[in-house]
Amino acid sequence: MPYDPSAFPPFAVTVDLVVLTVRRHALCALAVRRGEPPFQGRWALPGGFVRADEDLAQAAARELAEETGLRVHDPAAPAQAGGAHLEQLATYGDPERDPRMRVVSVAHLALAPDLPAPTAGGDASNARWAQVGELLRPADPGGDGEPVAPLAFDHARILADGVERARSKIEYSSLATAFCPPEFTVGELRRVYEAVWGVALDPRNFHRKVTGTPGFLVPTGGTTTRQGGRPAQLFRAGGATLLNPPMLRPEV
Amino acid sequence: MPYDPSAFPPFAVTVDLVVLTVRRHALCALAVRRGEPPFQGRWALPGGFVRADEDLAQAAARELAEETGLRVHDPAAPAQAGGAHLEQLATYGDPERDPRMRVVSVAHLALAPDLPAPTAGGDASNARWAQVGELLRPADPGGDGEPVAPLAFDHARILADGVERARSKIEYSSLATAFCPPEFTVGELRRVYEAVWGVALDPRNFHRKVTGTPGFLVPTGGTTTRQGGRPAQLFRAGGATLLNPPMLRPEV
DNA sequence: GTGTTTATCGTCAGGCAGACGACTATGATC
DNA sequence: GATCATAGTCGTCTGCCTGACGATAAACAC
Repeated sequence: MPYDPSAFPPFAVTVDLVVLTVRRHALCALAVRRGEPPFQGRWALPGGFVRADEDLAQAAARELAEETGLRVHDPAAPAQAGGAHLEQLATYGDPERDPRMRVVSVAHLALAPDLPAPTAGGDASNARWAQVGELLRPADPGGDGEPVAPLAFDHARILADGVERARSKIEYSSLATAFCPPEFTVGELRRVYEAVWGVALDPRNFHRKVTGTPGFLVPTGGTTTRQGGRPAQLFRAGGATLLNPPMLRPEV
Repeated sequence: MPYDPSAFPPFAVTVDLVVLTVRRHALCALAVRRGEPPFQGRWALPGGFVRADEDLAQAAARELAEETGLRVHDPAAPAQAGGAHLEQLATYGDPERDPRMRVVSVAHLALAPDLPAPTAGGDASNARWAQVGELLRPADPGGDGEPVAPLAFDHARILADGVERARSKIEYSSLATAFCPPEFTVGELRRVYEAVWGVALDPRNFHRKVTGTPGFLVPTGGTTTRQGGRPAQLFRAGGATLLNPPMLRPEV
């Protein structure tokens, strides 16, 4: 072949993060405002260059900690609640995706519980949680405040891919518990599913499903009334990572 | 942050291919023999550098065509039989994965029908189909011929990830038809599932499932006896890409 | 106490999968 | 040509799971 491998073109490699959480019954993603061109002033996904001695997962975990202060869970127990779940999402390498140079971005997906301090460790005015629906809205002519969309670069595409991954993955895994605090009720877990899928679920059938799946939930013995109404049992995430049979996402 | 982005470290970016097919009732992957160090003489996955003006998917499709002569299907109809399905798998960027330099490899997964010429376009002695079980065998002390394992670099890990992706994806998609010729019988499709999953399936229940799923299979009107026994109806892959409800992989 | 909210248990019908019997249509063998 | 082996196709039955939904329980607000 006439192509000379020793003259391989140099690339910059970055990690970009789709950090999802559920806030006030809505699926939200972390967005940061760009301080420099290109796309100066526009919102984007957090991310940064991979360092010379870093693995890709390490780089993603470092960026996540810098932006949110979150630690990443042991990958062997990804469903454990109370910390963040982090996994590789996909890699984006269109030659035109960054006008400055050839950048290949390895996107990662992080799922986090609702954080007390939305932007710990960063400048609050330059990082915020925004509803996924807003971030992906094509245009916002009648917006009241400053529009957060469209995102810079190809980040709308990356975010959409991350959201779709999260939506499908909570079907057949216990990953939804990554959106919950260490102890949570069945109702709180149901509201996570409802927010991520954007549908209403039957509380009785949901309760039967999650409590009937062995290893999904472990009762802690405590109860809480923080959601109002009758006291609800508290649970921790069990060891099971795969849901079999899966939780079915309602049609339409 | 003390890290200077303008001094980002340069990376080489490659695509590696997990090309799977079903040959003689066994799941096989394409392996090539390395002609240069490191790992000279060892078997590896096909792959190569991404060129300066190429998208990642383009680079993967080019490498696939160079190694197998296969064209890639329209991504909008990935299940159409008779050509190859190609999708991004994952990206591997451990700093130590290539001793020469920092290489990030964007692995892709290709599914192909059984090819008449296993290594069209390449040197036959340096490219072959090998059973996945052999390629992933930890060691082969009593091997009769030249051992094909272990693979060079981290390619065993990449191959294992690709195989797992294929195994899970045929559960809920019509991707298994990508292993089949343009026209195929229900029995041939069942043997694909059996080879990929390594299990035996009940022919009657399988037949009921695949013919009862709308849009999965379209009868062509013809029949064949190439498998012996009673003539079987021939089908093409239908437009449906997602199987709902999914094909269940037997436990154990 | 009454109403509201949320949690939890139960019932019932329909759909689907696993197990498996029965029949059909070919080629191979005697 | 009869018999056998092979593979394909159609049915039946049972058990499990889900969706729809009624009913009860236990807290808080007034």
